[in-house]
Amino acid sequence: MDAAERRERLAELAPDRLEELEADEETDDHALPDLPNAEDGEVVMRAAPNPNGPWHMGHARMPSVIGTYAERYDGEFICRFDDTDPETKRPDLDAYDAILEDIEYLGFEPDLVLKASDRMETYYEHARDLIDLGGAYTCSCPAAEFSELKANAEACPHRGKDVETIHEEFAAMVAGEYDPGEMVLRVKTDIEHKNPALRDWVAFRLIDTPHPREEAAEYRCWPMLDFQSGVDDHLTGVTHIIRGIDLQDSAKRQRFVYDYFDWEYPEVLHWGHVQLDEYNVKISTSTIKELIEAGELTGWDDPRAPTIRSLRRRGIRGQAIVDAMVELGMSTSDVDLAMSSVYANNRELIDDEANRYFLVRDRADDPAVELDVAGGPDAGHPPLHPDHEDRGTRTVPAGTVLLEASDLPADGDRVWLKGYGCVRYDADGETLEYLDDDITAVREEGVSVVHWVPAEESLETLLRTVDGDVAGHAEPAVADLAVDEMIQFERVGFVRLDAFDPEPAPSGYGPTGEEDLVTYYAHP
RNA sequence: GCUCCAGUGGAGUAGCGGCCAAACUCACGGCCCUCUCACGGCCGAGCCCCCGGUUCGAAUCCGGGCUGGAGCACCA
Repeated sequence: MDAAERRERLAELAPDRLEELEADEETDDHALPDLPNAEDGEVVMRAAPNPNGPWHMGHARMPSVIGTYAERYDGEFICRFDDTDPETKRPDLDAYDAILEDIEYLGFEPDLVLKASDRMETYYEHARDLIDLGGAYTCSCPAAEFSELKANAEACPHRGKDVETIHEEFAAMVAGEYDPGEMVLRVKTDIEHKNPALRDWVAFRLIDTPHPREEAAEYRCWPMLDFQSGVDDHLTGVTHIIRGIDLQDSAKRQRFVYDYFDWEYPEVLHWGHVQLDEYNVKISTSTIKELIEAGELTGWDDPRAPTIRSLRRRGIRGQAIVDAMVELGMSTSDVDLAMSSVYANNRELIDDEANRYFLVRDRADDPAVELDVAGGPDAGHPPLHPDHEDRGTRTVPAGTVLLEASDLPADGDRVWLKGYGCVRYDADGETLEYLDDDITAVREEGVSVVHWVPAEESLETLLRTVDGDVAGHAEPAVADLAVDEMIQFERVGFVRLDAFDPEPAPSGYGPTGEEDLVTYYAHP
């Protein structure tokens, strides 16, 4: 019995049970597993980006999954910028808005946006409370010395200080009276904890470099992520935390603080890193930033960059990215994301609306060749979309035309110019002799169908791809289209129209200023 | 070294004791459709890390390996 037969049989025997089964199948259709202890309307989650640059593809996973969960549970999505290190993870002032734009493009809107650097007094207050509870102490051990003590599960001499002294020293830290490295505030955990990563970790340290945000430029005593984020998660009512495996120990560290305050720790899920195929560039904000500064990439939206902005400029919809991210699920191991699945998602979204046009590419190893068409009509009229005849046709003037060299048949053989008719190639005369428009040549005689453009009226077009720029000639009808439109260049792929009569690129990579059109290649 | 976590076809996910000689999406190969190498349809190849144990029965439970990842920062 196969599945269909079984179902039929079950419908006869126990229709109720069948309904149940089908209902299960529908509710189980979520790509993401249910959140533990989640109730509708009660879920609060946050994305906590470090604003050090626009987002790369890996970052898309957090808002995609959180946004999807927030929608599923009718919950809340907080975006909190964890910008508490003005020095080694120095925030980029443009990145705050850039990240919010990237989230919007993915199709989500945070219910609340916070900046940790606005909340310093809150952290100080909680530090003082923690000191009162005996949960923190000021420590002037040099980092290396403490590290050694910690490795041996030995307390440092500062651990037993009285609360008064700790308050005084912490106040002096806040006032900036120490130099960086001179004094820190540690959370008193368990100096003999079997996991050395959890022993008396640093909650506040001193940084002389002013924060780039004017509002926060005067602060010198900065909280570490585990303290800041732990306090904020509780204060903002976060119920479910999702974070990377690099922060596996964070929850365990933060629990010590939560225990002192008698707070309940949120549910935590971890996941691995996302790696992308298809790109030569390493996926990290700092690497991309360096490549841009070195001129290897022209910007965050360079088609060769694995960034959200780059995919956006290529005409890939946020939804296609979100779907791919959600399909990755919640596993804790590292995952490879195949760009082809993003492309497949996007193709499904745009195929129906994208009209078809011709582009003859002109590459070094496959140049455009110019040929006269002898005889035949003045123009071809291929449809705008094969599935939508009602959209009509475009007009592609014949006469002298361009073909991609690899599309030429052998001398004396036939080829079908799509939307025009059958021609015979004469290599000596560099001509295509028009025969007829009898489609049986294609259907029954194996004549191949190729795309072509007129040599004169076509648009000089730059096609920008992940693998570099390609020159080409787009058929005249493309001139009537608008920037931002998605079209398919037949037998080439889907592209986004980026600009007509582009300015020359200052870097030398990109448009020269001679082109009529720049397009960005999305995918096949 | 110490401490955590994970291992299902090429990629991702599902299955969590018998319905699994394992399902779905993408990729790949072939065929059909087609005036596109798009869309659509059909077919195909290919997977339970290893070894023990529990059990009538294990991809599923237990133990031990192996492999991979992460933390042990005054980074996030």
